[in-house]
Amino acid sequence: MGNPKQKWKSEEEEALRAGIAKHGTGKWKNIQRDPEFNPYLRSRSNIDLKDKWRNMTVSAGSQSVKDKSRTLKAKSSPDAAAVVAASTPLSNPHTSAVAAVDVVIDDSSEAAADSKTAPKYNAMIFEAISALNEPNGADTSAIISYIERRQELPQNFRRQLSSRLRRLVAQEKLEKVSCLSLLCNFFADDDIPNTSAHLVTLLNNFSLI
Amino acid sequence: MGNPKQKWKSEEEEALRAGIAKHGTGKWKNIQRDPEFNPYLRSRSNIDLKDKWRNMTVSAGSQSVKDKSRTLKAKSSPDAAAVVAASTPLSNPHTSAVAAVDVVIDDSSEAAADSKTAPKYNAMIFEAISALNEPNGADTSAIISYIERRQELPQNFRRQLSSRLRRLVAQEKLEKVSCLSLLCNFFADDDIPNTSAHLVTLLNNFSLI
DNA sequence: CTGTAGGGTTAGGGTTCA
DNA sequence: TTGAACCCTAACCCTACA
Repeated sequence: MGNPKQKWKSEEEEALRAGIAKHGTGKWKNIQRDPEFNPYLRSRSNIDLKDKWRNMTVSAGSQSVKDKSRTLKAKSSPDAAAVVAASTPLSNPHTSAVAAVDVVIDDSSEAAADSKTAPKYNAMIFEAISALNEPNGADTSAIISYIERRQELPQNFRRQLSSRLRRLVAQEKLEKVSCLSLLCNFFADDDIPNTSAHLVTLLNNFSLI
Repeated sequence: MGNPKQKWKSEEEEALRAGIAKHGTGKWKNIQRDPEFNPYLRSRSNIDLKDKWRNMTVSAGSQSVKDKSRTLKAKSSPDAAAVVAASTPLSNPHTSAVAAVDVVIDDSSEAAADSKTAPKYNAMIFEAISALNEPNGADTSAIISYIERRQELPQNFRRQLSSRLRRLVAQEKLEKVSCLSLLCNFFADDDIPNTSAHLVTLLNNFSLI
């Protein structure tokens, strides 16, 4: 019970727009201090101005690609998670009692056709995962760099991606590969007796690193 | 100005550390010019070096910061912070890369104002897990009832908690006790060779169904 | 002018709340 | 779930001063 959250009034938005027209974006403190706008923005901090502008521009238009200013960029992070193709499992059917948890063993990768109707990004995600064809699934970074190689992405794509992935998992169009599924690749079902139930119940524990 | 912000890469940080070891702190221009480090720091100015070092040394210590950059809005949230050595519940050979991360826990000793301030849920979570001190980590219910014992919680806290935990795991501030960690309890560490690292990195993978 | 120290500000990711 | 409002802090800027 701390923050009442102060909705922006239209005069405030107008003052912000005018301030940006005068000082330019990125001059939040100046705008806030400017006597011309301060009366309207008295209760907003420079940071509030910046955040509000971000919201205003994000919700307006979305598909713009602009990254010409910086040549440095620096991709980096090929990631140690190169994922060796080890662990070629003897494709394990499934464990029984654990079905309650969202753990399902996966092996076949087949993107097939479809998804013409779905949003563009989802199709790209499926294509990436399918093309990467990792035995244990692709991680977020791998998906991003695959897609990036073929086309420009909005700068906040990583954020979008993770929520998109979550949604797809919820819709059961994708599955999340967990440790348990991998474990089942190393042992036959019988090798993990009732401990499997035990393991499952412990899947949601957390500890300090 | 229009620059998208260049995050420091670990090689750069390493070069900076090495440069300081050789030239001492405060010799930023010398470090930047040194042929030994220049290849890594070519895109950084001496001032960037200084600023980065300030960040690196500051974040290793305390965390309470008075926000002077905001023009108004005294939100009052003091709180001292104390760094507590994080203990590893189970000896996992492959957490080395993240072992440097410190767990910061709020020291609620002698808080006169206290309570009614903004909820610091993350700190509470760390405190709970640390206090419960379960060998295999604490589960969600245990965390909740621990915290509940010490203070009021919003009704939807259980929902919040699970997403919070997920977030902390993603940030590598907590670890999820998975099959892998338990596996290590059944077998000697050596029985699970480099696959353990492999498995850990796969926790967030996605694959087609 | 060349550099550094240190306070101030912004950009961008993360979090809370309705 | 989603979007708007708000928080955190690394990265960057500005000014004073040697």
